[in-house]
Amino acid sequence: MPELPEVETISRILREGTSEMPSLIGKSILGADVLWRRSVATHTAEDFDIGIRDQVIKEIGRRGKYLCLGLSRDVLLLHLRMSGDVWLESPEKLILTHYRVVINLKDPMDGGLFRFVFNDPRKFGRIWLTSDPETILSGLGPEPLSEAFTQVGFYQSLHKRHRQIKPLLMDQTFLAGLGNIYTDESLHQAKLHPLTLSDQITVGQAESLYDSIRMILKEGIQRNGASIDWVYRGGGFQNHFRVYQRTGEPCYNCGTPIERIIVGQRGTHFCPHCQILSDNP
DNA sequence: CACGTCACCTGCGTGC
DNA sequence: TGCACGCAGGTGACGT
Repeated sequence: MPELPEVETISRILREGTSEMPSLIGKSILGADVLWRRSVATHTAEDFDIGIRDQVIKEIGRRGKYLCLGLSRDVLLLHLRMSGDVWLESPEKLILTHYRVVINLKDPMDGGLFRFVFNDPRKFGRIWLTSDPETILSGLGPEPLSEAFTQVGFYQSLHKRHRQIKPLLMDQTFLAGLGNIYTDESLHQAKLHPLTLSDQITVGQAESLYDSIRMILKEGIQRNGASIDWVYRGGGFQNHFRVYQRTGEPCYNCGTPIERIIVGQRGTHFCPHCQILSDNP
């Protein structure tokens, strides 16, 4: 479940806790069980357990789609890819089939024990334990909700490239955090066809796209992200999709049936009436 | 540099 | 019921 709003929601929940579970902040790490070795990108299972042991979780944040846990000495980075999820639970619970990494925690105040679970059916997710997170994060493009991401800068970046807009928006080195859902939703709101070439986008269209991206991401965060199928997290944005997974259903603007095409190997949803491709070959 | 293709993985829904 | 197939919120390594 991993686009920017979902990772932001998970980050917030782990940082602030819920009525069910406390915050991760301040917990000390007793050790780690790596149940699927390839889930840990930087260490062998044994070295990961040794390296992470006795560190304390100091802070929790997000960069792009990466979840970032600041520890005493290192930073733990997690990328959930397609099916990853993380949560805190009681160590009394059963270990389930899709648990890939389990980190055992202790509250130094009251001695309470917890389990931090990395669950990932498809095994695409990765965890990095590193003293220098920039080696992994430095290639990422700007944060779409940051001050550093500006309308003017966005327009200029679009015109430095000659690419179809949808794959470009999903390129994490161009902009960090958009995936298939939020890209389709943003392009629909901006009334831009997913195949529009980036250097043919006008100033007005770029402004509209910039505003749409930020509005859609904020709406996703405000609804605690989207939960689809068996990858459920309690978000609600899936009930407010305007194009994503609405193939054949009427566009809310004009009633035209939403179409689905493949762009860059990904299912792509758009309104053929609202999102016209102006042809300039 | 842009783009296509495959690889990594499992599970779910559909249709025969 | 079984089984093949298409589909899935992502990315990285290739080849052209």
